[in-house]
Amino acid sequence: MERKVSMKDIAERVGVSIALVSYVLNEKEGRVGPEMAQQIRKVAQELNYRPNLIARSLQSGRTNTLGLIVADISNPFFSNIARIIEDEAKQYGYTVLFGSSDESVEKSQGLIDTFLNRQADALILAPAAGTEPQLMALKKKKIPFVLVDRYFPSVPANSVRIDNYQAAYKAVTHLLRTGKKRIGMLTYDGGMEHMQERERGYRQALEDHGLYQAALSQRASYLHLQEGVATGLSHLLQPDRKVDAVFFATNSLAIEGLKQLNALRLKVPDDVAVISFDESDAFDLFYAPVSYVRQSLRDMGREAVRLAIQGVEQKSRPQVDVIVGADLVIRKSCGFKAG
Amino acid sequence: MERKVSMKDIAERVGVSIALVSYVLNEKEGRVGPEMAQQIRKVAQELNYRPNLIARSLQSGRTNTLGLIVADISNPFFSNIARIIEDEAKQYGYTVLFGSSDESVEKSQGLIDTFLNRQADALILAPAAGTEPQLMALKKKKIPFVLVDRYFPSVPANSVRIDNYQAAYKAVTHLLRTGKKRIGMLTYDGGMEHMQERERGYRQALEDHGLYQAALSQRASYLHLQEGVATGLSHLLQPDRKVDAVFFATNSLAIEGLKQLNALRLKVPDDVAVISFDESDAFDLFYAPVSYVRQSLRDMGREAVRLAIQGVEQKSRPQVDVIVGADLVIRKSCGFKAG
DNA sequence: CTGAAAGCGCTTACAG
DNA sequence: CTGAAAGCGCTTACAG
Repeated sequence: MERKVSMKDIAERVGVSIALVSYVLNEKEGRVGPEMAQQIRKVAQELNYRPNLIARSLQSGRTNTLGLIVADISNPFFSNIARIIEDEAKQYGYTVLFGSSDESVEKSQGLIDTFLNRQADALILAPAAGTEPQLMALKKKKIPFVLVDRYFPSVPANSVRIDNYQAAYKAVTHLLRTGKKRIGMLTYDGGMEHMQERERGYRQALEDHGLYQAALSQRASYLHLQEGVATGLSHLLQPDRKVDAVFFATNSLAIEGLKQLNALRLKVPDDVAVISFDESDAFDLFYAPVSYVRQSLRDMGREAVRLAIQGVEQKSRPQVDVIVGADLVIRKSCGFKAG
Repeated sequence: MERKVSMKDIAERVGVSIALVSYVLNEKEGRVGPEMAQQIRKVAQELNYRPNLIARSLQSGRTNTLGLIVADISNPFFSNIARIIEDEAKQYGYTVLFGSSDESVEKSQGLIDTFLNRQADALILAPAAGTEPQLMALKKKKIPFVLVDRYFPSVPANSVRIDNYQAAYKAVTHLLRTGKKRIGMLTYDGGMEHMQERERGYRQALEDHGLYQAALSQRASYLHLQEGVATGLSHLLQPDRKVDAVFFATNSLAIEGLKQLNALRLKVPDDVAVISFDESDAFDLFYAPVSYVRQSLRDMGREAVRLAIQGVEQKSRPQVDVIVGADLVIRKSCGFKAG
């Protein structure tokens, strides 16, 4: 009961070659009579044989493993995607290795190296800012990979994401329709394209109403979220530019922002209306349930897995950008419609 | 650039045996002169050699992989632990495979099989109810594993958890001190030991004040959370037994419960005081920030990894139960102290 | 001190 | 139709 049972054990017990055992257990028909096949299966069962997938992988060059790299698996946005990716990968017989980059270029490289050394068949990543060269290297090595949520215009690659510009435009337009005039935005610095697109949507919506002011767009850094939000909010709440609404570019920014608004005893939506990206239990439970842009995480996860596995199974497929749906969930945090 | 570069490529280029390349790259000294070692390392670098860890694993019987099985990776409690486990595992040179059991015995078995076929060196699991036989099978196969959060008194096994009885006792005692007399509890059915311990602590605290009533302890099922909470709460809020406080056994129960209390327009803490287990952003943002039992997830994750890897590296170590810390975080949802 | 050979557990192309 | 052999990419015990 100590050593694991291998095909060799079955072969010896039955008195055939290891190769034959392999054929039978992998159901390559025609190699052996049905009674012998029966016998081999029976002994495999008796010995409680479990295939060693590592050995198979060494042979086949495939591990049926996907490497998933996100900013932080403990962030609900990513853990929700991870869950969907897990389920979808299982459908295809794949297992998922995961890692958190903390938006660090070095950690991202470390995770990529680890996953490649472990022969992951493909990678799914929400890449950190500045990791373009890492993605180019993957392309050069012909490792299939898919970007989720984020992407780089300079790196042609499969990606699955929403139309961030449109989603932001719609969110801000909704605020305008409720009568807000001085709408601030809080986003992440770092220059990631999806953040820029959200800013662009925000800006365009305001410009279309002649209400855009650059000073109302503030950025916080991922590593110093609390301070960044504090600085940004205090800027937006200065008497001379006091905003009547804030558009948060992610759920983390919104949650931190709402905590600080609470601390400042500002009421949502009367003192400040709020709209955000992404979902959160905290949004639902907030005294003024928070309106948000809901990205279809299910579609995002599913498409990412599908593209990743297609990349594994059919080399050199054309590059695809899948744009999944996003809709506005409007609740009390925006106030009521003016018209 | 197509095929991956192997030790063979380096060996050919340098004109030595593959074995020698292996020795040098693994820094087994004394096998070769320093100039030859230098040369091999240089060529490895030039060819951008990456070791194939699959091959090494087949040889060594070790994959440096941990399998993590939780109820649902998208539940913040588990994704927070997963993040800590990820970081800690990385310290030891291990990578983590994860899977969600959805509290299903079948899915749990499927994940265990998958991870063992992939030769995970050890498993860390928050086991679902009814998986005792699966754990016994792991023991029989001498696969190192560690239970986190949950455990079975009938299955001797390494575990890392808090003292659920004590934590619940303290939480309920706090409610009593604030003057609550009719304290209900909402927990999961399924009979998991950690849930029972929380109920036991709740019961003992009330009995110590002569206030225990079995009818005030309600259970919901994991699969029908919303209905279960609705039924439980409506029971607790019947006019004849109307509770003045509810103790929720997990954050999921509490979040669902608070949503329903909101829908019923009941005010926390004036109509009903609330205390829960586990953390949540939603607790922080709730208009009456929710008091909770904070389990030390950091210690839990760290100890789990430590025990798992010790199990891999030193077979047949004694069984250990690590009890990590838990403390009460008291905020407005309990109301103010009476005395 | 060094090199060649065996072997980890499988799969499959290739002789008979 | 079947069996034996080679090989996936490494590591290491074993001869020289």
